[in-house]
Amino acid sequence: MDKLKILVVDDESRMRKLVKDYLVKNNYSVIEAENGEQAIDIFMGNRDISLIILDVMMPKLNGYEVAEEVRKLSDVPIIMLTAKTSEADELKGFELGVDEYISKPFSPKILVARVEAVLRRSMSDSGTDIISVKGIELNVSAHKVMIDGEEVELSYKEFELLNYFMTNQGVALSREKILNNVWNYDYFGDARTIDTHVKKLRSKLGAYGDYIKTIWGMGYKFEVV
Amino acid sequence: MDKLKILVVDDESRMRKLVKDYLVKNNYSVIEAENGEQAIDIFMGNRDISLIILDVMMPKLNGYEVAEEVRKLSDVPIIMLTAKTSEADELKGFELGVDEYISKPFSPKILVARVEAVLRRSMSDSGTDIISVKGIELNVSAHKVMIDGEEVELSYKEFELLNYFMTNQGVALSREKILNNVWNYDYFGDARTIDTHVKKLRSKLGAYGDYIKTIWGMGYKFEVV
DNA sequence: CAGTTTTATGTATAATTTGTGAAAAATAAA
DNA sequence: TTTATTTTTCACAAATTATACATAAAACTG
Repeated sequence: MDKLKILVVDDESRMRKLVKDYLVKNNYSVIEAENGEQAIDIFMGNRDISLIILDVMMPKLNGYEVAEEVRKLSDVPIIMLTAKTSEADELKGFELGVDEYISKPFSPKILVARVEAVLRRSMSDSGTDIISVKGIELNVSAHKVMIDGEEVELSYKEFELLNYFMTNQGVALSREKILNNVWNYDYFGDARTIDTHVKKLRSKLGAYGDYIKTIWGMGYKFEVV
Repeated sequence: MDKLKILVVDDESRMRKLVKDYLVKNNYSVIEAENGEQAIDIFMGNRDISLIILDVMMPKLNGYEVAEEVRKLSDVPIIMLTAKTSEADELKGFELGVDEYISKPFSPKILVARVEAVLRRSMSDSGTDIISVKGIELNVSAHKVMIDGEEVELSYKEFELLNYFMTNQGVALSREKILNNVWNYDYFGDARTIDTHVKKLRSKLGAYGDYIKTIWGMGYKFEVV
C-alpha cells in the first residue's frame, strides 16, 4: 500500500501498455481501463486511485465525458492524453478541472515528469477527506470519528467543530471566527455556547481532549502538544 | 491591496503588453520586467508578488536561469512562456519547479485559465505569519511565542503588547500611542498599567527582556541591541 | 548634591473570562 | 402526539488576568 495507484484509460491496448510500462518502471501501480464506462466503474470501486490518465479520443464516452463524470465524484487529479492540440478542447478541459495535458507523441520522461508534478501538487493540498492527527481520525465524508481505532459518537455540531479545529491545526481561533465558520452566519446567540461544545468535545476525546487549548481572552486552538 | 500582483518578464515589449492587457482585464495587477536581472531585482523588493510569468528566450539571463534564481528565494508559482516545445527544456523546467507551461501563440482564455489554475493551487497552501527577531519568534496566527525554541506562556495583553512592539521595531512609542493600539479605545484607566505589563514581558522574555528599552519621559521602544 | 520627576517592582484587589452542571429550548425521531 | 436527542442558555464556582497602589530605584534638573 505504498505504491500510488494510477488508472490509465485508453481504447488502444498498445497505448495503454506503453504508458503502463513507463509508470511501472517508476514505481507506480497501474490499473487499466479500455473505455470510459469501465473507467468509471473501476474508479467507483477503487477510491484509492491517486491519478487518472485519460485518452481524449475514445468511442462511446470520450475523455471529457469521463472527466466530467469523475469530477462529480472526486477531485482526483486528471491528466489528458491528446493528439490534437486544439485550444478549444484544452479550455474545455481546464473548465472541467483537468490538471494537465500531454500531447501525443510523448516521451517516457515527459510522461513521468508530468505525473510527478501533478501528484506532488495534489498531495500537498489536503487530498483525501480524512484528517488524522495522532490517535484522532476524522472522516469528513462519512461524518465519523475514530479515536485509537474506536468509533466515538459525536453530534452534528460537535463533529463540525472538531472538523474546524482540525483543519485549522495550530491556528488560534477567536470565538467570533468559530461562530462564523461552524455556525451559520445568521446565528446571533450567545458565543458561550461554544464553550459548552468544547467541554463536551474535550470529554469525548478522552486523553486527546487537551489538544483543544484555551487561549485566554481570545478563543481556542487545536494543537498537538 | 486586494488585487494579486503578477510579474511578467519578457524582453519583447509587445509581448509584455499583450499579457498585461489580458491579465489586467481579469483584475490582476501587473508588474513588468524586460530582462532576467531586472525581474530578480523587482522580485526581491516586492515580495508580495503572487505569480511570475517568464519568457524562456531572453538575452543574458534566460527564463530557466531566472527560475533557478527565484527558487533560491521563494516558492512563488512560475509559469513559462515558450515558443519551442522542446521536450528537454520542458523537463528541465519541471525539475526547477516550474508550475506550468504555455506555448506561444496562445489565446487570452488559455492564459487566464492557466494563471487561475496555478494561483488556485498555490493559494490553498499559503502559510502563517511569524515575526521573528533574534531568539524571539512570535507566531501571530497560533498566538504563540517561542524564545530560543522554547514556548513561553504570555497572557493575551502581554502577547498583544509584544506583537505591537515587534511590528514597530526601532520605533519610539509613547504610552498614549500604545494605549490606543493595544488597548481598546474605550479604555480610560491609568497609563501606568503599561509599565506593569512591560515589567512582566521583560521578565518573561528572559535575557531578551532588555530589547524593550525605556525612553525616559516618553514611553518604550523595542530595539535589538 | 538635594530635590523633583519618572520608572521599576512586588503585592493586593478588582475585573474578566472560562469551566461546569443543570435546566430550558429547539429539533428530530418514533 | 410523545419521546429522545441535540443545542442553547443560565448561574455560579474556579481560574486567570488586568489594574491600582505603595514603595524603591533610577534619571534628570539646577
